[in-house]
Amino acid sequence: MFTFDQLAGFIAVAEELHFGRAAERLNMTQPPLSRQIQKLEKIIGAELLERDNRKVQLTNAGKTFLEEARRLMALAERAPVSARRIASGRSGVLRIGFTAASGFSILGPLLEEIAAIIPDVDVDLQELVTGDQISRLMTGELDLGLARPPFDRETFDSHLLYQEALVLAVPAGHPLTHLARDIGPKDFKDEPLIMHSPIQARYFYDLVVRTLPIQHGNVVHTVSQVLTMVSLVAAKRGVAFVPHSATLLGIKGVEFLPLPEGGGEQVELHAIWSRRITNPALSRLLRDFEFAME
Amino acid sequence: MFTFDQLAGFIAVAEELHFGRAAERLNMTQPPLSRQIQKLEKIIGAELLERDNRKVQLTNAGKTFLEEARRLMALAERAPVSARRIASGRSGVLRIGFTAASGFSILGPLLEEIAAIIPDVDVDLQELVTGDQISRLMTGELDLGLARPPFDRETFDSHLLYQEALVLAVPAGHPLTHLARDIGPKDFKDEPLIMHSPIQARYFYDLVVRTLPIQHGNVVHTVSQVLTMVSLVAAKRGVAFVPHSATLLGIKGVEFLPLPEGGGEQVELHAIWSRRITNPALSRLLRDFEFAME
DNA sequence: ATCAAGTGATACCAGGAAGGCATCATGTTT
DNA sequence: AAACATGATGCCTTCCTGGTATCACTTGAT
Repeated sequence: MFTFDQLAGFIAVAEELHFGRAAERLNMTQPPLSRQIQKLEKIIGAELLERDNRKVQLTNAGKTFLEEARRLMALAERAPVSARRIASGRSGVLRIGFTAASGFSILGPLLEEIAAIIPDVDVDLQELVTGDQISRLMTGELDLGLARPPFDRETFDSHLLYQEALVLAVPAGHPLTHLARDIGPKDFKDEPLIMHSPIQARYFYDLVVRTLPIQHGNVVHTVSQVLTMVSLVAAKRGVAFVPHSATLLGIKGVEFLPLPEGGGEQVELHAIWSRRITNPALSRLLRDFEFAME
Repeated sequence: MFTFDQLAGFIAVAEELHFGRAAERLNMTQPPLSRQIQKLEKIIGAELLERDNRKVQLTNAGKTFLEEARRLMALAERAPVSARRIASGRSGVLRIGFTAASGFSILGPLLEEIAAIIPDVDVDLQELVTGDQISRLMTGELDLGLARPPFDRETFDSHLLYQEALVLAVPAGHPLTHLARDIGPKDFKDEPLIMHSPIQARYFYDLVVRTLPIQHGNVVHTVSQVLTMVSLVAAKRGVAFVPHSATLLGIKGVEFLPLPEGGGEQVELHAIWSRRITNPALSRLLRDFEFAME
């Protein structure tokens, strides 16, 4: 196999059509350059240059090999820089998981901010429930998750992104919408309830159960997606507790009622990541992100 | 600048993930290989491999550099042959990229036709996905691609070679094969589905999603090669939408069912080439080929 | 807990390749 | 014919690369 030096030598001679000047350009003397080219020609198995003791010319084979040689040199020069960029986190791929509910409010601004910090990094988005995010963060399939508690603080570092109150989603025109005062637990104790799945949406389920007296007999549907819940409310299947950002969904036929202050434990959304970071893009993001958060 | 030996060393280690075995493969001993890689990393300016005294792993930078290294080696191996061929009196080389799926049907006849038009030109074939073909067409590493939309019509001229319908591949003896009538969307709405990768096989993915109502929950595998899909179907992992030419593969244990006419948007295969042509063999081919196509 | 095995890194040495200098061979110019 | 220009060749020195032996560290078994 030939060497990059031989290629560079050949390119220089092919461009100068003069061994002496080419050697000068390469910061070497003419004799070794001559031998370099001879060796290259022997390796290729074809005459690349026609020397005439007076002038140097490219053969046809030399012309096509010159293109290949230039291409090789260009590729060889580019190859390390992309590797360097990735190693330093300025480029690469960042895989982010997010829950459906986080998409409405925080995801857009967050992505903008990420793009500002690491513009050359491709962001790969996957919608996943918290549990799936956690398992994928552990296997390294995901770099960053936008998820809800609980998660293991030993394994994961985190940053609270957002907290919001729960509101009650009711079908438009529902009697409760005409109430002059704030609604209280008694007001919906007989309402059919669309509830979070205790398995898929454990966090919401626990939060709601902890906060409010739920009559389990009232539960008419158990779902895991906020969007599904709101759609079911719009279809007058019942009422549902959803995070405040669900009001941004713009689903027709639904109204949102604030809950009494006491019943308002906040829904939290955290950015979480494994403490043993391997993706340099994430390291870089975190380093610069902490400031932006203040 | 690094050397080709270093690249070959790195590729071997990256593939074996073991210095000893890699050294054996390269017909050398392990110590110089270690130093070779160290030196390469120093030149690149980034850690490519993570050594753990027990196992070797690629870093992210290493993964991308591996691709570049393979590309460089492939280019370096091909470069001399075209020069040799020209020196030995042939008039040139035409480099054609093709997707795996296009190989079954169109490639053979096309090559015959090319041989008839430019018999003194050697054809160099490479199997590449559409995206890689496009980037190589732009760098000049490829002269002609057999690829699928989308591609930039400004940069590339093209000619529609072939279009074919999608069919549904199912395991032999599958209940759907006993259906008397044509199958419809409802028939496979509960079937586990082997889907195209939205990244690697974007064209197929978009086409299928656009054409048929896909239940994303049914997707059990995401792959990029038609052959892989058919193999998975044969292994009874699910059903898959594949182009009609896949029936020519001859994989046992798979049957192909036609889809209803309405659901049959056609899969297209184009010959594409850069508008700024430098290869004279390609110019000659295109000039005479247009007539042959009528 | 200790010992053997496996794996990558390091030390040191020998052979060879590459570059520099001097010179040659050959064709051109004056 | 003599001086010049230019690529090739001979010879020497240096540096690089690969080989052998060995180390350092981890893991798994007794």
